Amino acid sequence: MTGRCGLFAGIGRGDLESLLSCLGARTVKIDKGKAFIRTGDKADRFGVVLLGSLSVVQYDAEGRRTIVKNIPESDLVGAAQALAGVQSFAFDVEADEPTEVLVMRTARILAPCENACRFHARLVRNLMSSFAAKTLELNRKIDILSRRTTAEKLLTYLRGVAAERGTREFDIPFDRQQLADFLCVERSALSAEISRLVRIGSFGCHKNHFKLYQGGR
Amino acid sequence: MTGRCGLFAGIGRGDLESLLSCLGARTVKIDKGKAFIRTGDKADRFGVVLLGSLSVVQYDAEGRRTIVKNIPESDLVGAAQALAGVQSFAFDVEADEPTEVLVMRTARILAPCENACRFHARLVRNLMSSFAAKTLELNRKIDILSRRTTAEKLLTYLRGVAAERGTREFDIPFDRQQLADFLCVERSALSAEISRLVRIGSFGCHKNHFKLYQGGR
DNA sequence: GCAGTTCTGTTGTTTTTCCAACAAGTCTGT
DNA sequence: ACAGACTTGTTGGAAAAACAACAGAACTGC
Repeated sequence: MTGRCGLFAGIGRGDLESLLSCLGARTVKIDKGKAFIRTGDKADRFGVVLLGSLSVVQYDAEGRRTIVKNIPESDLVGAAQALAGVQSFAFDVEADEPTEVLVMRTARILAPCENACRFHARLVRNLMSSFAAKTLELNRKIDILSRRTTAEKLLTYLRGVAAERGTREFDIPFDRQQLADFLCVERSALSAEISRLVRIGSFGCHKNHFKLYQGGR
Repeated sequence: MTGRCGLFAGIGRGDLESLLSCLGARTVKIDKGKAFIRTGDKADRFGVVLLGSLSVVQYDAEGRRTIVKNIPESDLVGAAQALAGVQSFAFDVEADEPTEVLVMRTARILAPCENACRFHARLVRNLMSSFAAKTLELNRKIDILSRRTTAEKLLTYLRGVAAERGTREFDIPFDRQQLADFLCVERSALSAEISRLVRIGSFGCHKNHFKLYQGGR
């Protein structure tokens, strides 16, 4: 159940149970549309999505709802806030579908474990790795978003994918609208830029298959 | 020396020495302009800036140098890459001035400590907190950069500062050029937008002192 | 007080993006 | 094969940002 969640990597099935009881972890079920976290809730706990998915949403002064991001299965919820020592949450988290979340109190994570539970330390290391990976991912996104033009954002993204995959030719996991959303630009403007860049020979593109040319300019 | 560095919070002076020897940490001195990390270096270690400061730089195909970011005293260098399991660094890090860095191998951090060094666990917790805080900071920046217009970027930033300080009136730590760089927009366009927003009554502004008005629109 | 420098706001022009609308292409279920 | 839904590229006009150039204000060292 807590299967491919990196958080518990290196911790055996049997040990997991004692760890969870040591942490006082509880599983909560959230009906579709219901809130798991509300703005102002004390940030003294966080969760792992065991089943289903959540959305981080914000309501502005006029009550309009904006989806900040989605949290898929096996991702963490509120962990950055809780573990960075933020007082209270500044957003709501609602279930997209019937969802189960494993909830842990940060105090139990951070307190030196009296039982000398040896998997406790491993959990913290896993959390650290997870945040380190997140930091890299966010840095890459900032690198993209800090470019001034759509073309530069796109090229920065494509070069990053090429570097990651170690090849100049690859598929991307987005359709046009998703790519536009990811790059924070207009879909139609993105399409136009792709056409232009193909025309001037920056890269070849068929659907979501790209082939960067020499230098990638 | 390793004074107000959050990494060693909660670890006493005496314990620190044994911890550092347990970790095999070494202090290295880097002359101004010299590299601490080069592209392609194995990412099996990271550092803490004890004295001085560094710049993360990237060289493009034509050898042009771009400063990606600065790393001030007591910040971490290369930690996200090293602890997220990245193979090799994809950037150079050079000293802005004569600089001292405390270098640690990640293997020593991640390996269960044979000496049962009890401060080892604390160090990992500190690293985790540090990454969690970084995650929040980067998320906030992405929130700003994902806005389409200069005005929205600015207002998002200002509202964030107001929320953080708990007051609608505050100073910001940037001059105009620095603020423009932070928001990734043109300085003159930013100045123009500030004038316009003051004119329509979104906020008052004198130099780097801002006062958000009702609703902050 | 003054010269030189830096910071900031303003303006006009060029470039880019946004937005809306539409047409061609693709996919899906029947 | 067909209708309908969705995706993608294209285009034209409106809005915004980038860019360059400049002028006044603030600050600096002398």
